[in-house]
Amino acid sequence: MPAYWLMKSEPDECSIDDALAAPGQTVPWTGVRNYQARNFMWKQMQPEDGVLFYHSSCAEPGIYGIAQVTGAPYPDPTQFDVSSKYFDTQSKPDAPRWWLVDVRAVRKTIPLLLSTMRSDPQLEGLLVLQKGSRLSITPVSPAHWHYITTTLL
DNA sequence: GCCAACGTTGGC
DNA sequence: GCCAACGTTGGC
Repeated sequence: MPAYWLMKSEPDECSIDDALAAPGQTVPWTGVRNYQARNFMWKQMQPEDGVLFYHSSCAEPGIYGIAQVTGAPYPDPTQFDVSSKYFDTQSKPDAPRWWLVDVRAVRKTIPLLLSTMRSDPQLEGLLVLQKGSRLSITPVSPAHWHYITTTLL
């Protein structure tokens, strides 16, 4: 049984277009520095899990594409890179603190804006719609996934 | 730029 | 283990 996720990315850093243009249409999901989000990638994600590609911190936040998890989790290389803004002095190579998965962009979709999702009663309970939700990776129920991908996108 | 909500840190 | 202070996220 595949699981489904919503993953936020700042389009200035990596948009759905950037992901589609990457080699293999695949990008490493670097920079997650929240334990809950890390644990989803490290402990729960499986290859071929479905991903709603969400643009955050931009003019029109919302879902802009569909992607999927590829491969097994591995340590985020940016945590050991002193020149990276994600460098973590506390993390040691023999005990990495931050893990990630690779994400392959499948296709760009019509924008499904946050404002649109908020006004759709069928999406009640979607975690990204919760007040004050800041978590950059959230699980999506199969029912919500199917409704979003087959009816809204 | 503002600020509410949340996560983390560290003193006690 | 509590909780105040602080830093960050992210929509608006």
